[in-house]
Amino acid sequence: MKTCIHVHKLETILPLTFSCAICGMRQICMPPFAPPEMLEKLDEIISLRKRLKAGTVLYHSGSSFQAIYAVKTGFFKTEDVHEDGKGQVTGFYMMGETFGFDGIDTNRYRSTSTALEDSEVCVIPFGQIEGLTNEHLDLKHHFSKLMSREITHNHSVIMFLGSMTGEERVAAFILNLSQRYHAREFSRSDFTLRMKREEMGSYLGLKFETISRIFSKFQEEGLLEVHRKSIRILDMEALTQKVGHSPRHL
Amino acid sequence: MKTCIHVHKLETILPLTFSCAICGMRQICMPPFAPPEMLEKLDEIISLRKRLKAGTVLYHSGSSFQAIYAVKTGFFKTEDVHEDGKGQVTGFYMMGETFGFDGIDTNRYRSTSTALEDSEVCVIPFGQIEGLTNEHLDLKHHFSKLMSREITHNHSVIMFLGSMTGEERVAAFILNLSQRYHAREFSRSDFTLRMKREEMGSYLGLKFETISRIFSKFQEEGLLEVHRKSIRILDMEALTQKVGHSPRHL
DNA sequence: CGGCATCTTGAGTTGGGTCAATGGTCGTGG
DNA sequence: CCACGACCATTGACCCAACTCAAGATGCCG
Repeated sequence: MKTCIHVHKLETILPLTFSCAICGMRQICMPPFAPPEMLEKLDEIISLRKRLKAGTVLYHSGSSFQAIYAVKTGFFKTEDVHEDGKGQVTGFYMMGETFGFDGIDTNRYRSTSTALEDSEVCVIPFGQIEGLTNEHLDLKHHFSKLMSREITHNHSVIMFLGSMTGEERVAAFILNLSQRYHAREFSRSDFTLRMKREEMGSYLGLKFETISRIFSKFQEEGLLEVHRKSIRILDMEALTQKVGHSPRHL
Repeated sequence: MKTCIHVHKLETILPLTFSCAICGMRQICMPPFAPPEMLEKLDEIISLRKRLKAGTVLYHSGSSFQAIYAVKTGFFKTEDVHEDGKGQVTGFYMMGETFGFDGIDTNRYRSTSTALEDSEVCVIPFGQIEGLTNEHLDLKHHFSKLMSREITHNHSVIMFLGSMTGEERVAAFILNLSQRYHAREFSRSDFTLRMKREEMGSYLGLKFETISRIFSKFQEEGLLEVHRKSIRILDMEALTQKVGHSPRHL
């Protein structure tokens, strides 16, 4: 497997109501029928790798848009920055997922992207890819789909923030991570949170204390085992229930 | 002006912190340098119009994706539907704005789109447009930009829902509508809400009673004059303040 | 071993939701 | 033209989920 983008079989079908809520469907997996010569050109274009230490910024909000990035290893967050105050986390990206589309519009990134652990990304120079899409309509369409996915994903997050309680959000978030890890052939029940409570809270529209409390509650109820950043899902079924039926049923 | 898509000068520069928060930047306005022959072909492709009575559905969630739509006259909402319960409004679209991008990914619309008043849309058959973009790179890039905008717009809404109080949301929403009307050379201080309280609330992540209360409060404070669906902004400055500085400052 | 960042837990407050009653507005049909 | 009824908006009383402030606890790294 020569480049990071040939990550097949990631088109996971997520099982739940909320499946699209914060689904991890941002993969750049190529369709299986992609012609080899295109993949080869892709390989050329996407030859550059970039290593980042934990905590390092990949691109800053407002900086010139050059490339889209696909995570090869590691973990990233993107956050939009409010002028007056702090920012808000808009996404988490793990191995095989792509981000940076928000820069296309204005030629500047709107968000800031930070590595949450030592990471490596594939640099996908947007200009060159755009060129390649002229010859390969499949590829063009594929990129449209990637962007469309980002849009529907965002719609889901919006619904999510607009209508779910704290517990539902946390449950959905954990299940989503579980899905994404599982799709990458890691354990679906044991994994490590890469972000801190505060970042998770920012993403979910909750304060970090609230996240902490909800984790404790889930633990009391026997759904999870949480210790700092390590998560073990004990009762997948019950956790799923939490999401599906919302107490104030909207 | 032959087709609805030649709506120039809509690239409004929004003035505030929240400007991108729920900016109306979804216009399909063509760049001024677009070659005439391309515009002509566009005209051919986008020759179909569709009239809808208030309350009529343009496309249903799950139905086959054929086209993107640009609002010629009238007003639309899009809403994502939760399986178990009700949906959530994900966007409002007025004259000159485009929607329907969420269908590209799966070839089915994820949202349902409804006319909120008697309306007319331009039908933009996606397949044909995609074909045209093969010859006209400008156009292709333009569509990428439109989608990118939708993404950044969504990010803003996410930030919005995740971090602002009810009053801030309503203030931002009203100012946003004001902007969008103004950009279309309507009054920026007097306009009519096309959606009902409930739809507005759904979009803003608030109950309709809360919307109502906040309107009343703003009225007491002399910021607005609200009567049912008619809005008059009395103190633009103060309304702007409401948005900028959030009481719990995140 | 200490210093620092992160996480947990507690106590008190509040923004917004829920439920319920009332009031306006508009369209329809007698 | 008015009266009815459906729909939408306003307002009040009460409640609870999540926030704030604050104090410890835990683990990490030099």
